[in-house]
Amino acid sequence: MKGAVPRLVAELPTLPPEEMRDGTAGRILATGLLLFARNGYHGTSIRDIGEELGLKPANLYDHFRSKEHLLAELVRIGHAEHLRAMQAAVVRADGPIAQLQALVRAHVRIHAEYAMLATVATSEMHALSPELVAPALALRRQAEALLREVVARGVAAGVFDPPHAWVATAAIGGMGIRVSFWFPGDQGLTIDQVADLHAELALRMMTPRPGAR
Amino acid sequence: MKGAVPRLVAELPTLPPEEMRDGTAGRILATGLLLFARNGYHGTSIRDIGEELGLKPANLYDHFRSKEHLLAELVRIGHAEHLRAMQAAVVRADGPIAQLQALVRAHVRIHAEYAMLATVATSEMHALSPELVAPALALRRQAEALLREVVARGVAAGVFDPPHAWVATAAIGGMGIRVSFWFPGDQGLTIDQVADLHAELALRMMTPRPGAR
DNA sequence: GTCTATATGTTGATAGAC
DNA sequence: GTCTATCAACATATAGAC
Repeated sequence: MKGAVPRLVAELPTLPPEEMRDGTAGRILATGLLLFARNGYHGTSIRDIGEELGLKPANLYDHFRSKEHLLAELVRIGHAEHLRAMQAAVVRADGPIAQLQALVRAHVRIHAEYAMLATVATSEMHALSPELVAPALALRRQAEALLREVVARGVAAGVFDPPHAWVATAAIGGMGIRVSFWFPGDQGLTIDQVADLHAELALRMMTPRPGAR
Repeated sequence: MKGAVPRLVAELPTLPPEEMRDGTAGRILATGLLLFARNGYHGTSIRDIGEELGLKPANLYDHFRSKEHLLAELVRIGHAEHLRAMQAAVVRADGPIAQLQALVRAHVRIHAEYAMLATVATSEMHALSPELVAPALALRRQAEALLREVVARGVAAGVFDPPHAWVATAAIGGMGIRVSFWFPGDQGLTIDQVADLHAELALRMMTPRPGAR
């Protein structure tokens, strides 16, 4: 038996419109996302995916070269969408404070709006072989660099004063990643509210407490 | 192929001394931990575990009732050790500030020192059936309650002013959970340093920025 | 405690008809 | 595009000898 405690709260396999495909390929993509998010890559068989769609296992191979290629495509889409949102965020903002706010909002928004995609992209990428994971990995490094650079600029400008820039950046990334598991939760929070709250928390991390040694 | 990008940086399947077992059972426990942490529960076969130990698959069933029971034991141990550390932390500290510091330190310490155990406990618990996950789930709820109560007490006392108590608590939990994936990292940080840094970040989350609306 | 041997089901993937 | 049929490998688990 599997799935006693759900891995994530989200129930819909939302995909970015610009990455969605027509017809059966698109339905396989969405169903693979749903099942990989719930049960993991190794916990999902191509038969599971087929049954969910009323298809036979063999049909999958008319649209994707292998089960691993299906996962690779989802992982790539997730990282591409994440980087796209992060890049758009920095461009639109001026100065370290506004840029950090924008980056954290974008980071959290992606993890809330595309909770399943984000879960699969980060939690299942380790199931991929070196060749198939490479594109996503390159995108991931760029997104991380974006966040590190904004923090570094803020520190250099004397606007940010984190106790440790690298750890603070990891913490900001980590709390955002976690959102994809609990959102929407039972607090009645919208995506924008969660994004704004995390942006505020991130800014506080950059600001010394009065009276702290 | 699997494991192109490692799921976590830690390489040793450390178990709490008081939960360790003698002889073959203990070696199976440690090896199960190692492989479940690296490749996931569904990505690991009992043959993989046997081969790593120079044993035949059948031997596992002399020590554990099933593969799932082996995972359940690891998940239970992880959550038990986590709660134990959290409880010891609150007891030793006085007042919301010291208690939050102590809790976050304990939370992060567990995720750094027992990185594989923490990874398996949180990332693989969803593979367990309702009966087998129940004990760990109960422990998890207690640990979460501990953190929420300390934050609530700090807010009630006027010492903490988070933008949103529930989200801030989730964020503190999330950044700690992430530590088990990247620690020890390449920054040359000790467990104590990472723990202290996260405690400081958590306290900052509770403290309004000067001039913020 | 560990072994051999095996039962029984499921896996990812392919070939070829319609 | 979808189907049936099938393969070879692998899965978890058990029985019983040493």
